Amino acid sequence: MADWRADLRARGYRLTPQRELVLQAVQELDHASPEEVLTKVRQTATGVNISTVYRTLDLLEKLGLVSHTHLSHGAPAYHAATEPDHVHLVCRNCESVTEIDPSLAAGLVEDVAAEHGFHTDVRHLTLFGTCAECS
Amino acid sequence: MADWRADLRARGYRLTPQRELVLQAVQELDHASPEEVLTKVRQTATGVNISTVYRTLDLLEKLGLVSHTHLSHGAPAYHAATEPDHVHLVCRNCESVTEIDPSLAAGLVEDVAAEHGFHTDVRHLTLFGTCAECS
DNA sequence: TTTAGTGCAAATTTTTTGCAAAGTC
DNA sequence: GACTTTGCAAAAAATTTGCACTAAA
Repeated sequence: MADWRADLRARGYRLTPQRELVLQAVQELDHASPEEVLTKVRQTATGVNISTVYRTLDLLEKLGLVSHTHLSHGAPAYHAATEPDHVHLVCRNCESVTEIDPSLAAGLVEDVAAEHGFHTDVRHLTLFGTCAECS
Repeated sequence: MADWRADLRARGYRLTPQRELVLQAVQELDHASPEEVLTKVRQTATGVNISTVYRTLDLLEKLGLVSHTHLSHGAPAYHAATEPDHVHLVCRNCESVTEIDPSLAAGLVEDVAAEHGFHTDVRHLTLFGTCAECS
């Protein structure tokens, strides 16, 4: 949570109600598409525009306050950086999404760093497959 | 490669030139978006339509002949099931895509299976992060 | 001949952009 | 007051759909 507002200003951006609203919505929703964020925001405030949501999500991501993954076909899913990191398991059969501890991926992340010099962002890691119920 | 044509018919589908062309294009292109598949197909045949490409890719995926991942923001990337399995490393900075050996992920895949009963499709596994050059 | 598949054009859905007005610092 | 940011409406992508026509079996 630190002081993102100060960081925002320090980088020459301005603190607007829209930005606070969008960030708050992402934090409350967990795995929300831009459209869902808009809906959430509009429960509190009126007149916020979809293009502002897109622009704000981009900005918040640049600031490291939110990140996104592709969980389903199509719409990206945003989540707040304040949540504990986790890896996603997406079942392609029943569409369920499970969050698991990222430590399971530690070995892979290390190997990839060692062998390919690649730095993995674990928050974007999603495994597609079949869940226990659908096997 | 087996005999997908026979399998196709056995399931009540028909073998059309478009289907052969789309499959061939995916096999030759490696990581192609529907739009790119269309372009490739049109180098050989004329008049194939984009909606046919979409419908065919869906069908081929259902048959297990191709699969898709989201490598970049936006368009899905299709590849043929005949290629060797591999995991993707996508650099969010320079947009480069590297293919690595899936054995690196074996540990993770096993752990996830053991602890969560989840069967991972390694072909859809993509790691986002920063590549060696961009670190 | 029967039924699936294709082309085409229009409709959707999702995201981006230009620009004047409004808001932040 | 200077310079960002927003809202709005229109543009651009990316997909999907309805339907008459064509073609595979």
